[in-house]
Amino acid sequence: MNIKEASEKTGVSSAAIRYYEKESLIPAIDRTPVGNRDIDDRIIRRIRFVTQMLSAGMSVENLRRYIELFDAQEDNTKEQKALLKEQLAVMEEKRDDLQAAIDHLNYKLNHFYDHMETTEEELRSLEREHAEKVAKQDAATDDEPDYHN
Amino acid sequence: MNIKEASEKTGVSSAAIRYYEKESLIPAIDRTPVGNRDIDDRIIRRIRFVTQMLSAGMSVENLRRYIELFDAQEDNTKEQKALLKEQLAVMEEKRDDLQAAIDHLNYKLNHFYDHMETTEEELRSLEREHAEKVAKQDAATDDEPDYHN
DNA sequence: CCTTGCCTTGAAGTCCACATGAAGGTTTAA
DNA sequence: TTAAACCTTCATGTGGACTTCAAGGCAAGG
Repeated sequence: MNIKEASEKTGVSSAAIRYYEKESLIPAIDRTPVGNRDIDDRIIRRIRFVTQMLSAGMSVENLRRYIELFDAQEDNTKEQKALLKEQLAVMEEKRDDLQAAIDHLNYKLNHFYDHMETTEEELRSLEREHAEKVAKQDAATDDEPDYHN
Repeated sequence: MNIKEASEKTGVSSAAIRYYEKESLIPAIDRTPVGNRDIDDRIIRRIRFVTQMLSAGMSVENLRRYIELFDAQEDNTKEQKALLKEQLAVMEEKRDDLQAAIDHLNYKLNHFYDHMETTEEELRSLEREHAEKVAKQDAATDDEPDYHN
């Protein structure tokens, strides 16, 4: 498939795909005899993975470091795991911040004060609702003991 | 409190606080007789709200639109709710993308393949794990019937 | 043969959320 | 009184993730 079809399939612009290849976020793409990119499903999956990570807040530089480790021949298992765990922590924090903002907006939507300022009462209420949610989630994940190793 | 103290309290740089005021993301700040900003807790809360929304992926422009509506005297309740819901949808999608990426990384960490490509088996496994999680979450939130109105 | 429509590379431009620098004012402390 | 350590405004610079531009190649249709 040519780059335009790949672009349509992934929702990523042709220029962005070339940029990802240049930045080594995806592997070097095979070429047709005249030099055009010939993109297969393996590349499509990598493009999707890249957009997922980028939209999740990972920088191009960090994503490249991460990918380099995985593509390396040497057995970097320890380093890889460390990097993975580091990135995981960053992303989980980001997700939690996001969830807090979502809770905040949901609170606004449900209680709907006259103006948007966060009052002390509101903060306390948010904390209570958050604590309840966390308690529930913890209970729900207690039977997945080694998921976060 | 002066801008440096406010900066230390919020973790937001002085330059960024001035930028937020200029962009009307926070209200006009009171000045001391010599013209220095005198920041109170109401401003601190607004700064925290702004950083939360920005880090959640809302643009300065959208955040300003949102805040303008809330600061307006007129009763914009409908528009406000619509805007809130719109933003909420964006953030929830972002959170879900983030969660998918986290699941992906957790999978790597637990099963640890030689390289990072997502194979068909891996995708199926991820989907199974995700389906289980969703089922659990749904069960856990079923007793909060009107939270998402 | 020439237009249409795809592609290539490399360089330069854009947008956003600030960061940094210049030039100056005020207060405290030696 | 002069230096340090804050502050102000206004203007310009920066980094990241692309986008757009310029200049050209290849293949098919009329």
